[in-house]
Amino acid sequence: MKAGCSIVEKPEGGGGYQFPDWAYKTESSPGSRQIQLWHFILELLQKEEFRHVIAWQQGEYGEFVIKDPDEVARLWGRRKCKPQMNYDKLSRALRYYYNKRILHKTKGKRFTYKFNFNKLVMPNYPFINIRSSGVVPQSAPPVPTASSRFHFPPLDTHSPTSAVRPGRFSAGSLAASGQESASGADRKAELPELEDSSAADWRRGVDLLSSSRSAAGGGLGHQKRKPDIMLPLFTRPGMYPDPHSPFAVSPLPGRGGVLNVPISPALSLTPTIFSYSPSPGLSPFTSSSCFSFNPEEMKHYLHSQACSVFNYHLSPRTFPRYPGLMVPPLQCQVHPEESAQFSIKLQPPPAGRKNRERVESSEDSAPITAPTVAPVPPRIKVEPASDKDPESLRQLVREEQRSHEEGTVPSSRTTEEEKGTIFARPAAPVWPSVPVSSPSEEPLEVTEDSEDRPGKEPSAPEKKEDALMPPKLRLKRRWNDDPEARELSKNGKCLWSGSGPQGLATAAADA
DNA sequence: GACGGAACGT
DNA sequence: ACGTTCCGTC
Repeated sequence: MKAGCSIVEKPEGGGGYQFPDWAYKTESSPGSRQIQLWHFILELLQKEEFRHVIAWQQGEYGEFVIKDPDEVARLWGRRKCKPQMNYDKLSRALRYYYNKRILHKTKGKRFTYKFNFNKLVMPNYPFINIRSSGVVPQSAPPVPTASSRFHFPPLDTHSPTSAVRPGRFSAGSLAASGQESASGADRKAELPELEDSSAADWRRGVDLLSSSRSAAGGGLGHQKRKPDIMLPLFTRPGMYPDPHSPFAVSPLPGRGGVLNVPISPALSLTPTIFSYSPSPGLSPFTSSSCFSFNPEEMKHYLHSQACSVFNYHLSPRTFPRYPGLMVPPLQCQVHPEESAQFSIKLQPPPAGRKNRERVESSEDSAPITAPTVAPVPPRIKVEPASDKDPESLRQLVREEQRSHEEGTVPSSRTTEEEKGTIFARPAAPVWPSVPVSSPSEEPLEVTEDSEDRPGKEPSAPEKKEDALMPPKLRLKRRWNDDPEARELSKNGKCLWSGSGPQGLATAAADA
């Protein structure tokens, strides 16, 4: 293993941002189990120290500029233990995000990219601390307006201990997503600067993210669950302790975090008062005793989901499957089945060069001879015409949507409203000089989490499901509940435990 | 510089 | 899945 490579940027005891451990779990890093580039980018983006290297572009939601490509590449390379990393490679990786709709290029502007935040948004389990805590974006991307509405109360940072305060960071979170399956086919078709608002696009993007989850079965489909992308949502201003980090008070001691995603521009407009939590697997339900489930919460949750549909043009599929629950205001009932079924966009595998090359190589001697050989498969990306969504719902959504466009706050917003406009247009936090304590430049890095997983009962979601589940299965599940949960957490932990907290401190030296 | 195909690694 | 590495093309 490249254990020794754990680079790492220091965890920064006090000044650093701390994140919930789930941010580092598998869920957040599909596949490789390691940090994903976009996480990393966000991470850098949120650190004052790297402002000269990469920073949000003023005036554009989610847009950022890589001021020092080489440096960013270097940092990335270090993080990934890829000394050979360079901007060219990094940018390739970035380009892959285009199709995934995580990012897109700002044409005409060098080294400038833009996050498609709204496409990443995935409502998850908002039951957490919903009403009591508010989270405010800290290092948020610039927002057009200048109204600095947010005030950040003094931070009570020091709680590096294991004091767990789930509620705190639960509100803002970002989990990776399995995304994918998106055919990026249409990408080229999109307008150069097609905004995130392209509803269709939008929906699609979200669907991607959500479909897997819903299909997974309300967060229960063990093991094979795709990670979800979640962006931090701030609920109510004024509650957040640290002007710079929504996760400042994370229970996880000293951990540079990745997922402390600066609120997305898109989200910044989000009126939601619900907070989001990590993917199901890491959901508080299973990991923390601080979360409890209750019908009311569930209702809220659902409601929020519904709102999301309206607000973000999310596909109905976004709804988890809680058929029994009603979403009053929207009365869009989502059938479990419906939400479960979604079509997949086909994308024929690339023609592959193997054949071609094989032929070539076998004929090197005769260079130009005959390419006559390979009938290059058409590179056509097939995309089912219909998006097979529950039309009805879709319709609803569309309509609603029409009424209140993107930035507008849906009426269902509830309580938030009174505060009025709070979310209308959050101003870009003008991070003043930040005494983030560390002069050190290595931000990130993760220290290992401590077993903050008191084998909590996977209660809430499961219960819900239980009700809908055949007795037999139900039993079985019950039976396995705990063990599984334990197992899961173990796994997650294992992933990152390569060298423990200490190993992390290494990299700092680099600079 | 930006893009994207292809092969390969984990 | 998510890059990393190369590379040809624009």
